[in-house]
Amino acid sequence: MKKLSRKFYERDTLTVARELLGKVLVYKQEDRFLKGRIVETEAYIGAIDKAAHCYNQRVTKRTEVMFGPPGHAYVYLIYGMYYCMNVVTEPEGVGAAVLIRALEPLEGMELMSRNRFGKGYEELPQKKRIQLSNGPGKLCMAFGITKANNGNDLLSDHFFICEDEHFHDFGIGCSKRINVDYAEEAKDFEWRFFIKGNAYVSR
DNA sequence: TCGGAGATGGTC
DNA sequence: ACCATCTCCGAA
Repeated sequence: MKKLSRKFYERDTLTVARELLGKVLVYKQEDRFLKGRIVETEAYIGAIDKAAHCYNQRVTKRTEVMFGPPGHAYVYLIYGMYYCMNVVTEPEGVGAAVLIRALEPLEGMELMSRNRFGKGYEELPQKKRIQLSNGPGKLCMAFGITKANNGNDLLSDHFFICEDEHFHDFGIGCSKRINVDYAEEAKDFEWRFFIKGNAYVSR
């Protein structure tokens, strides 16, 4: 399980969004590992994308991380209640990121279950197990990712994304992004990517 | 199984 | 006023 390099994130955002599929998000807290396979992503590219928080070179307190060096986490509060986690892409100075929309839980499901539902994984019916991390707000809740993680370097030793060299034989689907109807022409960009047939893809 | 409404607070 | 979401509840 090799950690993704800075160069991986520094590339074109659509390429990174596609290539993040199948990779594994790792978050070590205390002595426990939380791991989940990335099965759904969305690209946000400030230069041409009215759905992006950083559209039109809008550098604010919130969006400055998107313009920073690649391979860092951009975490923001949505609807006053939930967090969404992005990975910053492209060279420093370019505003862009990839939203992590869904994970397939691989390790640490007991803690994820506690974080999400306040009870043990063994107690969860199959339906709830699927719902641990099959959405951008859900996966942050499961992993305990909050605004405190905004700006975190994903090349650190406790929060990173790595390859899974034995997992490569899968199909990739794409579609319009979710809940960006306000974004005029950008709402029709097919910048959502997912692993075909994976049970943990949202909706 | 589906759709609508409410929760809730930072941003601009 | 808006929002890159989720859960609950009632109707079918």
